[in-house]
Amino acid sequence: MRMRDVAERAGVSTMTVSRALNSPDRVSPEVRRRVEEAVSAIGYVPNRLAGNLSSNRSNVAGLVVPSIRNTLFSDTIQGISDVLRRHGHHLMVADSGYSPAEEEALVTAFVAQRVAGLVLHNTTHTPALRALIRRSGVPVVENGTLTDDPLDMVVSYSNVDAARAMTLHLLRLGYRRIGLVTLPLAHNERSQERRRGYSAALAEAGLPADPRIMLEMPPGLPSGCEAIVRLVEMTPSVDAVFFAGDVLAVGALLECQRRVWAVPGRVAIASFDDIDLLRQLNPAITTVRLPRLEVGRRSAEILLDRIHGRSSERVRVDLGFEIIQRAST
Amino acid sequence: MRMRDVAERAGVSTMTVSRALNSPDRVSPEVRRRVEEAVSAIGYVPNRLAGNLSSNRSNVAGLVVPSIRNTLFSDTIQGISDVLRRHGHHLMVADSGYSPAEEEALVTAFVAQRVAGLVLHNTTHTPALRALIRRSGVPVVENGTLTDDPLDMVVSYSNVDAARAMTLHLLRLGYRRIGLVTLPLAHNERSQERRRGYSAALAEAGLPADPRIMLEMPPGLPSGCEAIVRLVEMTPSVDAVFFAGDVLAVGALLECQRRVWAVPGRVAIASFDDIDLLRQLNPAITTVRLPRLEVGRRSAEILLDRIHGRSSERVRVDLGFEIIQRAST
DNA sequence: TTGTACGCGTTATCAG
DNA sequence: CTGATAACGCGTACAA
Repeated sequence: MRMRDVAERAGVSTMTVSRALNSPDRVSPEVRRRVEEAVSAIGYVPNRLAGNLSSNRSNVAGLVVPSIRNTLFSDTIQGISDVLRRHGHHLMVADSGYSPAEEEALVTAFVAQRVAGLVLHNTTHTPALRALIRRSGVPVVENGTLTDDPLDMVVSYSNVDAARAMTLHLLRLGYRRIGLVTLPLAHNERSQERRRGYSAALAEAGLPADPRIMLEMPPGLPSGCEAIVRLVEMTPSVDAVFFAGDVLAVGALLECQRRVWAVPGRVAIASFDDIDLLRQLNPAITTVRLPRLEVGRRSAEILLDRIHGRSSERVRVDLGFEIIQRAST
Repeated sequence: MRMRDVAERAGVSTMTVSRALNSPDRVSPEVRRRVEEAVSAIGYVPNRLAGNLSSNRSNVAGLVVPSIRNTLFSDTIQGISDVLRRHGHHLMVADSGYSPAEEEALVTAFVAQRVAGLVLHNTTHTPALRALIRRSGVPVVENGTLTDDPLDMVVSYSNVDAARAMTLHLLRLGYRRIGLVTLPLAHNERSQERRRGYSAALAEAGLPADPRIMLEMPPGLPSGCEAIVRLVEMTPSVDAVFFAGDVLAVGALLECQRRVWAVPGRVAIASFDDIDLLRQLNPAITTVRLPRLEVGRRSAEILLDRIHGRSSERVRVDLGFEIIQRAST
């Protein structure tokens, strides 16, 4: 079923079919009707591969996230996907497993597919990746953090500011010995920046940053359980813990309930990223609300602006965050 | 940067470059070396669009899920994505919002991109979609449930059997008045089938299915809270509730804790799908473990088999399930 | 408003 | 083992 078959059935040239489909205004109503009739009669579905090759355009964007399984990225993916589809584009999704080398391989594959644009969650890249992006000229939006050295465009919030704000919030509430739990810092600039924000806040308050109460834990609920126990038992003076990633805070709270440690009486708990569950637990957990869906939407929007030549700036969008004070602190 | 540029630099024809890249064995070592040198010298990235058009093949598969945001699909997406990438393929993901009409539009778009294969989560489709699949001949794997009327191939578990097994399990434990909470039945054959399984188990036990204790609720934690309250307060004889979807059971358990209703003393709680959280709560929640990651992997594998012509059967894979008995029942 | 000729970048085919 | 030639299915540019 090629365009040619439609053309023959409608008694016109393929060029007219192409126009009837892509810019119906530029074709007479009569011809348009005949083409539409022929299309549905033979069930013609255009070949976008051929179209894209010929027009040297593409209606597909690529996305690389560190982990598809991680719930945190779902909202962003949804935001990107929604906006793209509203504009007739599609999304190819891939998973780097937090590896810059894998990211490079994936982006190379996307460039080979001649995607119209890229969204990358990570902001630390291999030199080869940076070179490839420069040579190929694909528009790129980075998402993970408001990096100082963007490849191109950035849409995010500041992990440093958010972690600093939460730490200052805890200090303002009167907590003095605040532990920090992050995901492993290697290959994860979000965790690194959150730690920087935490340290900055302590410094502003004239408090020392004590490495003994700064933990790195793998993602997952059990990590949160383990972390809170280690912190409270090894350093009993800890009066609050800031869990700057994943569902660690939930695990910690559940563990406190099991051990009948009062929250926030014995130890206060704060989290990062407002997942549904935090509001439902007892006590509800104080957290930083991040604009994840909006990050996805805006990323797609500025990507489309660039793709359609409506903009050529290297935009940098800071979508901010919000501290949500709840019963756990 | 076209293949032609590489060819000129290496002093060979484009055909030789193509072979050196796609089947290195079929060119002399010397030529292979020269081509590789030229490729990296000019930073050549092949154009798969052109390649796919010419060879009439594709290295992209399409996936349609009801909701990207819903965590439940993440494992499956990961499984598909992993296997595809190991074989040099990529995944385009789209979101139908539980709408058959939208699903039809998305599949049409995927067919327009000439994807090599499709994975669909839903198993109820519009007639137009079924016709399109038949005409285009794309291999399709359906995932959501072991449908009796598959488009092509199916990889799943039986929602009927799983719900029936859990209900029988509860009956065996001695519960006699078992409520059921599902997601809305419209456009969701999973929910419909789970209800069928529940009813079948009750019938086997000679118990009536009482519509007053069968609720449909929207997804989300708060739904679970509301459902358990409605069931227990309006029908006090209810001694167990089977939450056959989403995170409803978690919401219910948290609500019981708030109201100090003993679980399972006042009411037992069972869930569907073994999300991490269920094991961590207190009491841990009894549930059905579904092979979500494996569903994704196997789907990709049989799709690739078909794509590569290694198989032409209309495979039907039942990956089973497992009842996980915990403290909540 | 419609059609013709050509090219997009690659691979299949067949000849050498 | 290598190359010439002709597609693949559509859009661009220009002509009618």
